[in-house]
Amino acid sequence: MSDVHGGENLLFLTDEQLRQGIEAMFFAYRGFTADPDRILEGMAYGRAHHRALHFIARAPGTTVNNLLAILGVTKQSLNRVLRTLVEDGLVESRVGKSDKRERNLFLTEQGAALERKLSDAQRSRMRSAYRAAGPEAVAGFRTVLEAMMDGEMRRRYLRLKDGGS
Amino acid sequence: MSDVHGGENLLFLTDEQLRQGIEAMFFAYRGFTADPDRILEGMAYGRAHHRALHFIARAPGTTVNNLLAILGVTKQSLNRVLRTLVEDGLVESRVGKSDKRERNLFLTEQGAALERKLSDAQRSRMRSAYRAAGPEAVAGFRTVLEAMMDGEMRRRYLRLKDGGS
DNA sequence: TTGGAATGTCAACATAGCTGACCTAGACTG
DNA sequence: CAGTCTAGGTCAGCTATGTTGACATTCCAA
Repeated sequence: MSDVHGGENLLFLTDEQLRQGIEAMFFAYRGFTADPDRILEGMAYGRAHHRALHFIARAPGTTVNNLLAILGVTKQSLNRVLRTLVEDGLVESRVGKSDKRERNLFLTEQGAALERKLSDAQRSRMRSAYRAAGPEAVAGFRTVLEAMMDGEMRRRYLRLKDGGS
Repeated sequence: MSDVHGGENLLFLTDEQLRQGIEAMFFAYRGFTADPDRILEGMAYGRAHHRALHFIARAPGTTVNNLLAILGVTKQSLNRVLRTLVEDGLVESRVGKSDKRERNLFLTEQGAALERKLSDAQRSRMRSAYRAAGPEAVAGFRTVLEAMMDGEMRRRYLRLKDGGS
């Protein structure tokens, strides 16, 4: 092992370091969701609605099945969320063109407006954190997060990332 | 602004980059909790029990109030979790020595065993991610996470980190 | 053309948050 | 010492979001 890369003391892999990473992840995720949660509270919506809006905004026309796989919940659970969003006029569900079993999902103007509001709040915190940490830290942050995903989720993430820029 | 630090193009702060960060956080958190969740499922315990065990292991003798503040839930919610853990003999609740209103919480041998099992699973994934990403990425990861926490949570996190190493 | 597979919906239930009200025991203070 | 505050526990009931099971519709292939 070289002294520079392979041979570093690996101090960052001690159990204590790993546990600090775990706790950092826990506390940071709370911050990460805090702002949208605050906006949603009292609106009869929750985090699940936010997630649905986010990914429909990200991939307009996506199907229920697709969304299911991304969110990792059962279709029954997603369906309840989707139903309220459709009833409230935030999401439009169109019968699939080629396959009529499918439903293609779109945000209405109103849905897009709420999504933007939530997204702005979350991005704003992200931006502060990124700015405070600097570009190199951000690159490291992304690298570690990608390595932490399950294989299937990583594939979905990368597909979204590359397909959506 | 200098060309080196203040004057970089700030590409990492574009909305698209920020949104990728948001999605990375979402997918990574799923991986982060997946292994303990798998162990817990079918045990009549959930993520809430895991969190309680973790922080009791981290700070043995902690009080209910303390745990409440760290976990950010109501006492009613925590109490339900704590009660089952005490009933099942995983956690011991001793009347406070100096202030008898307080309860000091400790893991029993059995509780410590389960905590270790959950913790090992979570650390193992963390270790793989850290190893794959390398020490510099890990440092950046931690920096961004700390910047993402709410002020109060960051204080708690740092207190745990510095007091507990 | 018919039977299986895929897509989505409805109903019922479990878990884990939450608020609000109220209790005991112990600590503190005028 | 009386009154008040604090730590913790409990009961009742609500909400959000997950689960499984049963079912309808649609598509496709034998």
